[in-house]
Amino acid sequence: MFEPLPAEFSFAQAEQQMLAFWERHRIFERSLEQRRGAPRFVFYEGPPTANGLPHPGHCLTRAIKDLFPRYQTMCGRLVERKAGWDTHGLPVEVEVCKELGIHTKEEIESYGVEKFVRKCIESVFRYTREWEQMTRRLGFWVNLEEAYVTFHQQYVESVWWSLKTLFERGLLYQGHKVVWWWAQGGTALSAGEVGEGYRTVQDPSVYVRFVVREGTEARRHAGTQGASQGTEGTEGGGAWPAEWRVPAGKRVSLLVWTTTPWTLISNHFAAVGPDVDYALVHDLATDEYFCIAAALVGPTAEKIKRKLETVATCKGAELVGLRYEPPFDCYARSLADRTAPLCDGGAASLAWRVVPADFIDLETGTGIVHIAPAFGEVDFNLLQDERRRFVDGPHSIPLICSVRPDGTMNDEAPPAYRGRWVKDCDKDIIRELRDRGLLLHQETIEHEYPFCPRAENDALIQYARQSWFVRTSQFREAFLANNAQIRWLPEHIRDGRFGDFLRNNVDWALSRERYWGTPLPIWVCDKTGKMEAVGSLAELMAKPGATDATPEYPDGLWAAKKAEDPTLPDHLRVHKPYIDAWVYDSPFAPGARMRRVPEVIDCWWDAGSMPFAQWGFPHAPGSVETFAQRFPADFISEAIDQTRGWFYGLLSISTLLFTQPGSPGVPSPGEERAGRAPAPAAPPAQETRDVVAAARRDYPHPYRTCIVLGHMMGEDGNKMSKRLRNYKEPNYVFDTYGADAMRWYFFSAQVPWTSTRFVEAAIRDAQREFLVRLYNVFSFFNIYANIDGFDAHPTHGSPRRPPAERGELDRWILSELHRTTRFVREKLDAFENYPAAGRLNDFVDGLSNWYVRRSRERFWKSAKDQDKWDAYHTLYEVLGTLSRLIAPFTPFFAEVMYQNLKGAETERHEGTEARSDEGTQARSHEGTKARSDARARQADDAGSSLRASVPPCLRALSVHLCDYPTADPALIDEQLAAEMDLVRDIVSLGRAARTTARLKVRQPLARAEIVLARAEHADWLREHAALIAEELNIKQVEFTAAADQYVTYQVKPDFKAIGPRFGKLAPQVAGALQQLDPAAAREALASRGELAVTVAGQVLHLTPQEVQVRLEARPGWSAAQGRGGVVVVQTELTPELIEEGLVRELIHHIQALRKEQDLAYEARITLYVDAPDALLAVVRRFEATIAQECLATRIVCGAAPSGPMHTVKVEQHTARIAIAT
RNA sequence: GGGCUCGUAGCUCAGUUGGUUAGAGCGCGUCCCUGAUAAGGACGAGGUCACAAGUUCGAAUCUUGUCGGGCCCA
Repeated sequence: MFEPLPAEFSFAQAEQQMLAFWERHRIFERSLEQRRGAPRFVFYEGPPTANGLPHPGHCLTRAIKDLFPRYQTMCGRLVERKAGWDTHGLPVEVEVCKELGIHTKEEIESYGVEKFVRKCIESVFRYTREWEQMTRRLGFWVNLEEAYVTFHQQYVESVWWSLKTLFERGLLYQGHKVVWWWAQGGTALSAGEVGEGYRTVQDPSVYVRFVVREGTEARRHAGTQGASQGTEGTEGGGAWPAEWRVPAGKRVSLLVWTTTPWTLISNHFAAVGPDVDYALVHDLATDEYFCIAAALVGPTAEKIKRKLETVATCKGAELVGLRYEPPFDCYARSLADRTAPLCDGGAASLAWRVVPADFIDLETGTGIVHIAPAFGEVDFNLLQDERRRFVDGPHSIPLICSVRPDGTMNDEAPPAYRGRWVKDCDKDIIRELRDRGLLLHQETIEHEYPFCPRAENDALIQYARQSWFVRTSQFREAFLANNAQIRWLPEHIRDGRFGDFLRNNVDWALSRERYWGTPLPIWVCDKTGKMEAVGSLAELMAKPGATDATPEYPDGLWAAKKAEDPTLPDHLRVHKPYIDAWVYDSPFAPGARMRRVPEVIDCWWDAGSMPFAQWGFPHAPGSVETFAQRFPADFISEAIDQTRGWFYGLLSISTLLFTQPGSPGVPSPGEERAGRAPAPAAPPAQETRDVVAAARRDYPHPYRTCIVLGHMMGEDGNKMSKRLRNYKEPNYVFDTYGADAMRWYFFSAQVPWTSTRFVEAAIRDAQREFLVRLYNVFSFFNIYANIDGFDAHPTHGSPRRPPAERGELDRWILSELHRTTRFVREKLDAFENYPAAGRLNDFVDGLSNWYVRRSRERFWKSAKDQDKWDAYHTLYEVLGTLSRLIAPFTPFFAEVMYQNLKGAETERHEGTEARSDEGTQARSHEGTKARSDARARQADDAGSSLRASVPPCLRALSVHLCDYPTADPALIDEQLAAEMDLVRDIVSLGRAARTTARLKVRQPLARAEIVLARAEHADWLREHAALIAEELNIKQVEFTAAADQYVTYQVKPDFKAIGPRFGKLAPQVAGALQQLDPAAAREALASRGELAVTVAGQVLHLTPQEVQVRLEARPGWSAAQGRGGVVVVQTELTPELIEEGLVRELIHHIQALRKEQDLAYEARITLYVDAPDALLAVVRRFEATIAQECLATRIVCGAAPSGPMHTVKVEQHTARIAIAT
């Protein structure tokens, strides 16, 4: 007995019951325990930040993250799933600031960093409950109890270990980074914030002369003598192009354009495009000479309203090295004429010369770009490029910067500007330039410029800040080598977006001048400035003279604070401001103390450290082994925006830390240090070296497969936005359709990497198409199996035959089941959920619309014969296997089916469970399994092939403790599959033909002719004429060879076969084929197995595979054509056929009435029919048929004694009918 | 502004190494079925595969450019 399904089944409600069931029986935990000792499938959870409500996009990520671990678990692997939370970072601080109504760092400091970081902790866990609830409700099985948290002490110390390791290898260094800087607030702004603050403003637009140095004068003539050997190979001596001749004594200027005159004080270089054409022009009005891009001569002349005559041109490359006078001389004393040795020999001056650049814009300006590295990212990068050319590398050229962090000019600037806000200096600078004859032209332009989104009048400036970097660029090749081994889905990520990012890798700017983050564990000697890294709190506290005592708290800051407020989370010990109090004796200078640098680190470093930090590696006991067993991950998945976030973080950090030295692309220790890093106090401790050595491996990329998800858009195609209310909340979907519906929609509706709209209707459709249809089949089985007392147990009165002995339809659906299983396994092994889901959907369609429909009579008939039991066993086996097949996709409904199909078995098992304690569960479980097996063996005396097809294991407590089904090749019959497809095709064509003739299926027809395109399956089809006849309600089905009266033929080449064979001749072959008599050609192919055509005087023989014969119905016949052939129906109706039609019509009305009156399926009725004599005569003639079809015990012609009569139309007749029980 | 990516039916999306009738579901229309019923089914209409050029015997598919959307970066 199977538990009857409720009259009104609710997926959402059933899911709640399954959730409770899983939790009561700890199914997730058991699914892990059961695989203890099995090979691992490693999954890494990318930590979400829980400071916002989860939306459908998060559901998609979590659904995908659930699917494959569930599948792999069922395939016998141990898939631990540790949850995690990302808790640090600027977004959290911004949230808190919003809440507190503050913005600047000063405001945070005056609010109190202690209070602030506690607010951050609260904020970051504000929506944890909602996230956990969503996670649970969606059926994402993940270990939330033991989630890693990035701000926890253990995690932070792991991250510290990584940084210490890199610091000691010289891979962590200080440098500059140009940021969008809010000077008044003293902070950098994130890209997102900057994007918010763009406004249209008026700015000065000035054309300025950079006068080419007099020293180059000599060159003008030297050039003609060939060679620019000049100053002994010193670049910047002024290599004037040979062809450029300027009269002696005439000044030549590089013409530059800028909208930020205040940056001219800090000018360092002038940049040209090496491949760009430049012109030497003569200003006839003033008799001056300028150099500008050739393409901009015209526009510039127009702009400055002068006549410019081109004297000569050259490529920008020829200008490189040319020196000019700085527009302001405040740095001239320190830099003028200073040169330094280059890596490839020779020397070059440190400033004010022409350098090559690849970003020259020929739309605006002059094609020569003023470079001020402190105030522009591209400018700064260019400085970096220049620095690299020198022997001294990063330290070869100083950064020119005349601006203080507060946005005012510093004391290096000319006195007139000192202490003034930079933008306020523009006017005076322009005036000075004009006075000095350096200004060629001035105007104002309107353009977009960013302002601080929270202080509207504060313009942002680009500003170079001191920052800590990780030397990732040295590992570029190793990154690429590792990347090449990752299976990316979609594939193009590898060489596209991600590979591209790696190829252009720049050093990771690690530090943040903020409060809520992992503190950078670097301590600096207050005398010598020497530094060292610290790997854990214990290590710090063990340092000589270590203390966190402050003047205010002489006994230690932390202890005092903790005493003041015992609820202070202990994890905060390793955070600001508490960690900042720690000082210790400097190993570098007697009497000196070590103090921590103020920065925290980029929170992406936290997230990217999770492979080891989630285990507290290497400090936590056992963490070294734990980590080693769980690295790399077999599978991760996040959305596309994580390419440069988490995906990169994982890859780069583990490559830096764990790549074997000597692997491709990995710098040797010597090379690592070559970049001149701050010297560590001592070589790395032995312990640290051992740990790294233990963790190092050949396979340091941290994930083998990565599914990159597309973004989920709102219903209107825009980004999902709470404000726009353009999407449905996850909880609404869960309550209305259920989690399975949402999951199935994600898995089946599109490949996961397309960005797609989240439309409610699409979820409803996905549910209808798959879950509801499957439910109907399941319900059908449930109802009739109970009516017939079907017992799946082979010895309990429903005799079971091995599949091979069952009927064709049973063998067909079992074959489909196993073909589907094979396909789904293949696809899931390759992480391709979309085709797998599509195939399952097709299978359920075939099950419902062919197997069950074609089998209904077998379930309904009263005789309990073997045929009936075959049908039950088949459907039972199919549903049981299906419940396991769909378990990773729709875990809830899979469990509903599984538990129901288990029937009484469930209760027995649960009874055992309830009595046994935890320790004995596994054994009792085994015991049950053994008993089942024994019973199965006993019953299946037919042998092993039969045993293999014993219905899905019903021995497990939950479907999620089962093994994933395996395909049994013995049950797969490819030919039968092809033939059944053909039959379904032909039936479909027959229906089309009927529709054309406007003959509904209820009306029986005398005859149909079927003309097949190919003879292959003809014999088999003939045997199934009865089936086709029944489906089409046609008395007789004939297969016709001589079908010329119905069809015409067409022979066409199969280009896929013919193209490669004939190449350019292919069209001619096609033409020749068209010339042939189609009927004769078809005949030739059929009888001789080949067809000769003459092309270009050559006789070619085509095989049947190279020729397609198409059939086309002749006009005038009610026929339909398809790939398989043509179906022609005879439209003529005889009186007998019409009568039969009437009967079926009448039966249809009676059945509708039964349903309307809610009669039980098996209720017998008395039928009253009041109708015209003609119709009554028919009723009498077919009384037996009607009685049988409608379960009528009596048919009375006339009105019912009581109750209303229902008027119905039966073709042209009007009848009144009533039924009574 | 740069890189990557997408643009296929009214809508949401597939489209396997280029192969000549471009598919599915929904929606729409016509109809069927009703002893699976928050149903189900059949058939049909609907597409210059964003646009343009090129490569090829052959292009939704490859190349280039243009336009539009998205993401990341600037």
